Amino acid sequence: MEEKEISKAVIKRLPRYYRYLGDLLEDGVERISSNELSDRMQVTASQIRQDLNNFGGFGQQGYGYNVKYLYNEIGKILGLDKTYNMIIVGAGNLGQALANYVKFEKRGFWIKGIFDVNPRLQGVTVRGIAIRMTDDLPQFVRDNEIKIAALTLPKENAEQMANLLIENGVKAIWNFAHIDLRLPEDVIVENVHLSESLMQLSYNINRYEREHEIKE
Amino acid sequence: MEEKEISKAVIKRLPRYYRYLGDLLEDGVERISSNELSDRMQVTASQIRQDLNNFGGFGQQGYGYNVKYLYNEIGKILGLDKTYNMIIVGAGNLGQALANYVKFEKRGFWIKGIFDVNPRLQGVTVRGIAIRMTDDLPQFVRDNEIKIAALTLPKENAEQMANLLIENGVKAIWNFAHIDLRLPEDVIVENVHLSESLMQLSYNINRYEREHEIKE
DNA sequence: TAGATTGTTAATCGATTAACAATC
DNA sequence: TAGATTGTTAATCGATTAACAATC
Repeated sequence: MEEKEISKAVIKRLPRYYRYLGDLLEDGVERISSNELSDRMQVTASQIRQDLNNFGGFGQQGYGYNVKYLYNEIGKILGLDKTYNMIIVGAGNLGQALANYVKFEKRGFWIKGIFDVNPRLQGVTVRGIAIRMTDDLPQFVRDNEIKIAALTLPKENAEQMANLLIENGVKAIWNFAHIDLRLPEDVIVENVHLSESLMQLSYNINRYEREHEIKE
Repeated sequence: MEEKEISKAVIKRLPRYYRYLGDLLEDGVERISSNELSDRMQVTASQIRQDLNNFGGFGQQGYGYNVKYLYNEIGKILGLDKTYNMIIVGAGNLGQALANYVKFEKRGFWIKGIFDVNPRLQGVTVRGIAIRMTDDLPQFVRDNEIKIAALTLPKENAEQMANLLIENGVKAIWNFAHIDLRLPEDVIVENVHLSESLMQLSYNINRYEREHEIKE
C-alpha cells in the first residue's frame, strides 16, 4: 500500500494543533468545530479540515470534533504515545538548558545522558544526570538504546559526531549546530538554528522601518 | 513608492545564504555562480537567482556573484549592519543559555540586561551581566533604548510581559514561550517553539517506521 | 568575439481556500 | 426532520522551476 506523502507544511502545523487542543482540554472544552478552532488559531477552517483529513476523518458532521479524541489522535500521529531515549551531546549552556527542560519527559522524551569533551565537566550533574565524557558515547548509546541525540556542540564537530552516533544506533538528530548535516538518507534531522531565527527577526524590524520611511 | 512584498519563504532562506556565503568567504572563495551555490546548498540555481533578485541585481552575467559583496548586501538586507540593544526576560536555563551565547554580539545584538521575578537570582551574574528584578524593567528599557526582548519565561506571563515591554519602547519580541502572542500589529514577533520542533522530529521517526512496516 | 551566467518571463507544480454534497 | 458541520472536490492563489534573451 502506498501512503500518500504528507507535506512538510502540514507536519509543521500539527504540533500547533496539538498545543491548542491541549489548552482546550485543560479548559474543559469537550467539542469544537473547525470554525471555532479557526477563530482561535487564526487559520482558515478549510485548512484545518484539509490538514486533519490527511490522516483520517476525526470529526462528525453536524457535531464537530471531540477535543479529547482529536488531541489523542494527533498525539499518536506525532508519536507522542511512545517513549524515546535521548542524549544531549555538548554540555554547554544550551545543552544544559535542554537537559533541565522537564517537559520533554512529559512527552515521552527521556534524557538518559549528557556528554562533553571538556574534562572539567566530568561528574558535574545536571538535574541528577552526570555529565560524561564523549569517549564513553558509543558504548552508552548501544547499552541504553538511545534513539535521539540533541547536538549542542560547535559546528566543526557536529557531522563527525552525528555519524558516530548513527553507527551506534541513533535514528534521529536534533541539530542545534550551525551547519547542515549531510547524513545517510534514513536518518531524521531536525534543525534549530537560533541565530537564523534572530536574523529573521532583525530583517522584519528593518523591513518595517524601511516601509515606514518610504511613506514619509 | 510601493515596495513589493517579499514572501516569508524567501526571508527564511536569507540567513542560510548568509551562512553559506560567510563560510565561502572564510575559505577565501572570491566569486560563485548560482549553479555552484546550488550544488552546495541543495537548492535550485533558479531559486537562488529569483530570491536574490527580489532585492536587486547583485550578480554579473558571465561572472556570477562576488562572494564578499553578496555577503555584505545580504547582511544589510537582514539588518546586520546595525546594532540593537536587547534584553532577556526570564533567567532560567534557557535565558541564561542565550545570555551566554557570545555570537549574537558579533551580529550586532547587544545583551544589556537579564531579568527575572525570582529574588534568589538577584545579583547573580551571567557573563558579567547582573540579573535584575522585573520591577526595574520599564525604567531600564527606556533608559537603555532596548529594542528587542527575548522572552524565556512561562507562557502564563508572556503576553502581559510583552505588552509591558512594548509600552516602554520594545519593537520586537523573540518568543520562546509556548504561546502565540496577540500583540499590536506593528510589533515584530519571532517564535522559537522548541517542543514543537521536537514533535516534528518525533513525527518523522514514526513516519519512517510506519512506511517501513507497510512495505514488509 | 565566444562563452558563461545572470535577470526575468513563462510554465509548472503544490498548497490554500472556496464551495457544496454527504451525513450526523 | 432541520440545522450544523464535516469530508472532499474544484477553483484559486502563490511559490518553484524551466527557459532563454540580455549582457558581461
